[in-house]
Amino acid sequence: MRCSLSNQEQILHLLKGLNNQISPKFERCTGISASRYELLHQLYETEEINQSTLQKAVNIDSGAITRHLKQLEANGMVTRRRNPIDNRVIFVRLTEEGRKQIVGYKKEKISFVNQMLHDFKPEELESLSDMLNRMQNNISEY
Amino acid sequence: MRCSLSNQEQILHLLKGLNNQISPKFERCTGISASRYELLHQLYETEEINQSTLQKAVNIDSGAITRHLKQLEANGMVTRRRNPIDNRVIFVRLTEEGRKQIVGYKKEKISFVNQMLHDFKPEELESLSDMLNRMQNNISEY
DNA sequence: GGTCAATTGTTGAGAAGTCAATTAATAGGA
DNA sequence: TCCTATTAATTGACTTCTCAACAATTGACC
Repeated sequence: MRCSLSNQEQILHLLKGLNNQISPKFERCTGISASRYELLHQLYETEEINQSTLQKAVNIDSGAITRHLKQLEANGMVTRRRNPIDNRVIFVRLTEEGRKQIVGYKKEKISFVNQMLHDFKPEELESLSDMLNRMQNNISEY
Repeated sequence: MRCSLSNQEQILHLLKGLNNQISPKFERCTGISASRYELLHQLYETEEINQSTLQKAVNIDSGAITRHLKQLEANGMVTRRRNPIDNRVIFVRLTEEGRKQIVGYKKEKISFVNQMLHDFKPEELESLSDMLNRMQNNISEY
C-alpha cells in the first residue's frame, strides 16, 4: 500500500473522510441529523434562547439556523416569538412535545457515540478533544 | 460556562464544528476545495486510474466523483477515456496543465495544514491519526 | 431629534455530499 | 449459448452547509 503522505498531511483527509461517514450514519441510527440534534440539545438545556447565541453554540451559519428552526417549528418541536423589548431578536424554546421526543433521540445518540468510541480510554478522549479544540483555534483567524 | 456534556458526547460536536470550519477556510487559503484537491492529489501520484478506485481512495460517493471529474475535465485539468478492454471503466489522468497547477496547490495546502497543526508534537499526530482511524472502523459496519 | 453604524434574522445562489434508480458492459453458471 | 448477477459510471432528488445581499430594528452621538 503506497502512502506518500506525511502524518500531518493526511490528518485533513482522515477528518474529512470520517465526517462524511458519520453524518449519514448518525442519522440512520438516531433518526435525526446531527445538526438538528445538536440544536435540540441546546434548547433542551435552557428555557428560552435567541438564535444568535444558539448559532454560536452550535457552530453553524445563521442562515442554516433559520432554516432548521423553521422546519422544527413546522414539525411542532419548537416555538418562536419575538423579544418584546428588542424586536430584532427571536426567542426559541422547545414545545412539550419536543421535550418529550428529544429524550429518545438522546438515548440513540449516546449509543451511537458509545459504539464509535467503544475502545477509547478516558485519557484518549481527553487528548482527542483537546487536539480538536487546538486545531479549531489554530485556524480560527482565517 | 455550562457544560453538561461528557467528553465522549462532545467529541461529535467538536468533529462536526471543526469540519464545518475547515472546508471554507481551506478553500479560501488554497484556492481549491479540499475534495477537489484530494482528487487531484491522487491523480498526481499515478499515471492513470479508474474512477472506482479513485472513489475508494478519496472516500466520497461515486456520484460526487463523477461530477467532480466532469468539472475538472471541463477546466482542462484531467482527461478521461474508456478502458478499451472493459468498456465499463473510465481511466482518468492529469493533463500536463493539471500536473503543473497542482504543484502550486500543494504548497498552499501544506502551509494551511502547518498552521492548523503548528503546535502538535509528532506523537500527537500519530495518536490523532490512529484515533481517527479507529473511529472510522468502529462505525464502518453501520 | 436625525443620521450613521451595528446587530438580528431572512433569503437566494452555489457547492458538496448521500441515496436510489438507471444504463451499459462483463462474468459466470445451467 | 443464454440468462442472470455483478460492476462501473451516470443522473435526479434531496439535504446541509457557506457566503453575500437585504430588511428591520436598535444604539450612539452630534
